[in-house]
Amino acid sequence: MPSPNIVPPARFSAQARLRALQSDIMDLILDRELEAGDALPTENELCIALGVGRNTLRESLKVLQALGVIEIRHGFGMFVAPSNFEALADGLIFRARLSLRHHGLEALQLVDVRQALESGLIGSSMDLITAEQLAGIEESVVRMEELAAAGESFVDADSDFHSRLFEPLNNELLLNLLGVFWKVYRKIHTEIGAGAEDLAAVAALHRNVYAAVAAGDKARAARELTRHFDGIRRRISDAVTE
Amino acid sequence: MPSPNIVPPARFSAQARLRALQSDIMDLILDRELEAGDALPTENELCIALGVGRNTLRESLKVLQALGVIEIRHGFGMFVAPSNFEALADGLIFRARLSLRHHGLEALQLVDVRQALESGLIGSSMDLITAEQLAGIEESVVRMEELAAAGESFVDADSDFHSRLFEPLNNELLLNLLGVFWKVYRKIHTEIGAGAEDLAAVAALHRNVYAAVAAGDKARAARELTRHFDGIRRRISDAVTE
DNA sequence: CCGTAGCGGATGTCCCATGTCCCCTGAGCG
DNA sequence: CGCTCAGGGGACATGGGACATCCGCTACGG
Repeated sequence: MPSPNIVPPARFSAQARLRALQSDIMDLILDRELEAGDALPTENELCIALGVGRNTLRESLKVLQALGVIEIRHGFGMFVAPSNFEALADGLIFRARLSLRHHGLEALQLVDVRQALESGLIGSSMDLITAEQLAGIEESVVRMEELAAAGESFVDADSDFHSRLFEPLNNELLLNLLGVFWKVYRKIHTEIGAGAEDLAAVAALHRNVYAAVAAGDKARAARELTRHFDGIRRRISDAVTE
Repeated sequence: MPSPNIVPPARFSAQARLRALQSDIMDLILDRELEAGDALPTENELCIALGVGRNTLRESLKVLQALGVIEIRHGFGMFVAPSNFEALADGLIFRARLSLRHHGLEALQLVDVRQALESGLIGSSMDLITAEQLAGIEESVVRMEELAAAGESFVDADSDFHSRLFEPLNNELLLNLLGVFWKVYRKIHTEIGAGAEDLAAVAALHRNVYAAVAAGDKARAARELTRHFDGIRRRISDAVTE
């Protein structure tokens, strides 16, 4: 190597170096007090600033993009991204699909976690819910019932329902997490065959939840949610054991 | 180009292509029925199989590594990885640190989610807990008390405590998630200045939780956990508003 | 005044060369 | 016969360069 570069000595595992590089980039963002939406330096500037080659840098950059830390716009630049959990979803979907080949363990665990979150937080959410938000929830239920009557699947309406249920908490992290779980479940759902389910029954379960929320009965709401999840769990078990 | 390659026409956004490539790799793993620990084809083979250049492929590979889907061992090969949420932690840590510059909103949301999980699942965990596991929990408490008496911080013992609390559930996803939250909190903790906290008081809170668990009093255990989280929340708020 | 073609800059993709690391193997030794 | 360790070969890591592609901006022309 022509230049007396300082890289060679401190050689840890490659993985550690990559992580260190990612950390350096994140630290650089924090040091420069960049906010969501602000532009990062160009790739070349970062190469120089961090003392690594473009390929190496780009690998880290792509990871940060996947992690939802930065957003890369082809031909324009790189920016600090708003929250984004897409990547987590992809990882979990993979895990879940892998586990479905055996006993569906991870898929069931995911339902458990989701149940704990939803059943555990429905009470707090009900404390803060507004009439408007309540109306939005009922709208989702109505849409589900209409689609069920027409014999069509209603994944979007179902997703909306759960999002709106916890909108009052104003907790973006929670909504993101639930969104991820939802996305994973949706994928699993199509994988294990969606045909067998009873659309009308699912819609009815959701209406029960809505009724409990509207009545302000926290315990019942949590109970109805639990029943809903029991159904999901059973469907996964059936699909795996068959 | 000599070969009538099919790549050029279908040109979507770069981001979409990268995601598609990641999906292709994951599908390839699933198609070949690879299990955790199995080796993937070499980089060159994947280049050919997927029809992309090595750098492009490597960017996707690094993302999958960060997502915990694969494990890359320098000089040996690539393997399907066991569950791993390190990446998520890094992303969340970044978000949390970014938010601490403002109102610490994301950090507080994270505590809310963690509280919902722990308070919501402590009951189920207590249903399954064995005497052995209970002893392990007490051991963690004792260690915390000893360290507190010595005036030393006890992050590891604290982490152990919470892990063991939910070990009986045998839910790896949950333990991973809690581990992530813990890691983020730990980072935040050092960032907002750890000195101000009352070690003995924190240790005492943990002993209260243990006592409730040992007594089999689910409601009290959930209540004590909630008190613990209230303390964390207050500490974050104090650090931000100062 | 407005639409559009062209320009500059930034990212996307790819190849090649070389460095580095790890597992495996087999020769040598006790 | 079994163990140790040096070497080989395969695979990943890193860096640099070239070219393609895309985006936003601007200046030209109607």
